Amino acid sequence: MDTSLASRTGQLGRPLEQRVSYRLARLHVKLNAQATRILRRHGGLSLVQWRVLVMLNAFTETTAGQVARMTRFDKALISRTVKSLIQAGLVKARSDDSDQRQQLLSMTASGARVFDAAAPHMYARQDALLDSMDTTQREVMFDALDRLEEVADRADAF
Amino acid sequence: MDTSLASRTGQLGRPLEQRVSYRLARLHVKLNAQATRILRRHGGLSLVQWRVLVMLNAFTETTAGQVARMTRFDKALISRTVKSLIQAGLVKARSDDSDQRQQLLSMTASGARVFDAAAPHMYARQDALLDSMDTTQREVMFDALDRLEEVADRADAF
DNA sequence: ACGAAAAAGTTGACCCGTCAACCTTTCCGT
DNA sequence: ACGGAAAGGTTGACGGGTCAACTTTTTCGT
Repeated sequence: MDTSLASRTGQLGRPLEQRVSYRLARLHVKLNAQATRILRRHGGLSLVQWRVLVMLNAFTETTAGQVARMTRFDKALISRTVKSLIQAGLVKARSDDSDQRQQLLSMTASGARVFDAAAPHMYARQDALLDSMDTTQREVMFDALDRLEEVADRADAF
Repeated sequence: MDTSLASRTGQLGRPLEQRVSYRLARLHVKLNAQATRILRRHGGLSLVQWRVLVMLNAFTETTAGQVARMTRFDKALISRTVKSLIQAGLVKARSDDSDQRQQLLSMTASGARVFDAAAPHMYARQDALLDSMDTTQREVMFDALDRLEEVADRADAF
C-alpha cells in the first residue's frame, strides 16, 4: 500500500491543523461533547434544553420565537426542545392574550432546580475556557472569530 | 409580557457574544453551511464526502481506517461516507492482500473530476478565511484554539 | 373592509457526528 | 498451537442542527 504524499497532482495542501474550518470543527465537537457530559452528570439535560433554560432563566416569561431570535438557533429546533421541556415539566406555557400565535414560556420550579444543579458546573467550565488565555489573547481571538464569521457570511462568494 | 432581565435570581450572565462555546458553535455552523453551499453548487458532494476525497487526493491508495485516524473523524461516519462514494462511482476499493480486514481505497477518474470541480472554490474559501487576518492574529488565534481544546479535553473537570 | 404577505410555531426529512454493538481478521501472550 | 484481546470496518440508534412545507394568526397595503 502506497500512502506516499505524491499521488495525482494533489497533495494534502495545507496541513489539517492549519485549516481553520477543520480546527473549529474539532473544537466545536469537543466542546459540545464536554458540555453534554457535564449536563448528563448533573441533571440529565440535553445541550439544547440547557440553552433554552439559560434564556428562560433570564426572563420571567418569553416566547419560543424570542429564544430562537436571541440565540440565533433554528426555530424548528427550539420548538422541539421547548416541547420536550414542557413534557418533562421543566417549562410551562400559557397563552398570550395579545397574540394567539404565541405562548408565553416560563421555567417551573422543577426546571429551576434542574437548571440550578447544572449551572455551577457549566459556568465553571465556561470560566475555565475564558481563563485559559489572558485578556489580550481573548480579544484577539474574538476579533478573529468576527472576521471568520464575516467571511462565512459571504453567501455566494466562492 | 415581561422580558426584562430581572427575573429570578438569574440574569443572562455573560452576554452570548462573549461565550466562547456559543461563538464557536455559531461559527462552526456557518462555516459548514457555507462549505455545503459551495459543494452543492460545484458538483454536489456532501461535506464529509469532500473531506474523504481530500484525503484520497493525497494518497494513491489508503484505507478507511487511515482516513479516520488522520482526520480524527469517527470511523462509523467514514465507513458510511466511503460506502456512498463507492456507490456513486467516485471511489473504488480493492482488497488488501496483506490484511483481509481492510480494503484499499482510491479515487476513480469520476471522483477526480468531481473533486477538481469543487477544489478551486473550496480552496479559495479557505484562503479567504486565512487572509481575513494577518499572520500574527492567526497565530494568536490558533494558540487560543489549542488552549480551548486543552480545556475541552479535561474529561471530568467540571 | 379585504386579501395578500408576513409571522409564530409545528412537523417531516435529511445531514453531521457520536456511541454502542457486532462480525471477521489479525495480533500477541502463554 | 491456542485462545483472548485488539483492530478494521459495518450497522443501528440517537442528538444537534437545517431546510422545507404547513396551519393559524397577525400585519399591512389598498
